[in-house]
Amino acid sequence: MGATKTEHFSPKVNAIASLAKAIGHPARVAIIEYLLKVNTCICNDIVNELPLSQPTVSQHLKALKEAGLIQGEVEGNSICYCINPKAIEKLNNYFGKLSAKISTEHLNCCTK
Amino acid sequence: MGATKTEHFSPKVNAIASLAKAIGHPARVAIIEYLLKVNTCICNDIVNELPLSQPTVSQHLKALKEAGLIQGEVEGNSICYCINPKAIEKLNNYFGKLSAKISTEHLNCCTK
DNA sequence: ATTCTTTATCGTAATATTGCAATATAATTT
DNA sequence: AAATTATATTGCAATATTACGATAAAGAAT
Repeated sequence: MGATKTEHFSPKVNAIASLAKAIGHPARVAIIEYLLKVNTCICNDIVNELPLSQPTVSQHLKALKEAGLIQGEVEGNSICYCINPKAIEKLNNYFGKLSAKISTEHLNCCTK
Repeated sequence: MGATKTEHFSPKVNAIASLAKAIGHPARVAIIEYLLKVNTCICNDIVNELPLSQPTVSQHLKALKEAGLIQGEVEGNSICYCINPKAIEKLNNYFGKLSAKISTEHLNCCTK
């Protein structure tokens, strides 16, 4: 026991969970915010920006990359990381749909 | 070491991370989808719907509740759980803003 | 009152995540 | 080629999460 039973859930559900999980850490939210703010991206900037060691930041960047939320490109001796718009769009789409569903079909219980 | 350094990040960043983290598990995505689908909510339905034991489902429900994503109300001898529209709205808002920012200021690197 | 139903909690094992120091790698500069 | 710079990987300790059997709690039905 202990391991998530991903295989029992649909690919769609797993896809959303995996994106959300990647964002589910403040350091990784901060990284995304920073990439968006500077609108250009070299990892060392991020290390300086975060209250975490270089290896830890590298690890978080890896997690974001594996989830498809950011992309990295070798650029000289540093690496250019930036947001993958498609991943954010997927999340935006998903929560947009949830929101729409909720506001149209107002729930028939828990009426508080 | 091992514990997330939440205290080093802004409340806003922590709030998003905590919501995303709660959704970051397929069982919890499935729970939300189910609550939305049936548009009414008794936990036992959810247990039957998921490939997980009752205690595990209960644990996931607790996680969702603590994150503010669902609400529960005692209803006879069962509990009526349902989505908290405000939490979904927060996420929708956040990713909407990210998406908008990305599409307007197109990134000046990683141009692939 | 006893039994049934529904949900929560406890205890515990398996696994995953977080964080960092040390080290490795690889391009850049000197 | 040595030193520097930027990033990744390894190894490991601390902590958190996931899952479930057993059990508890609490209202409902008999």
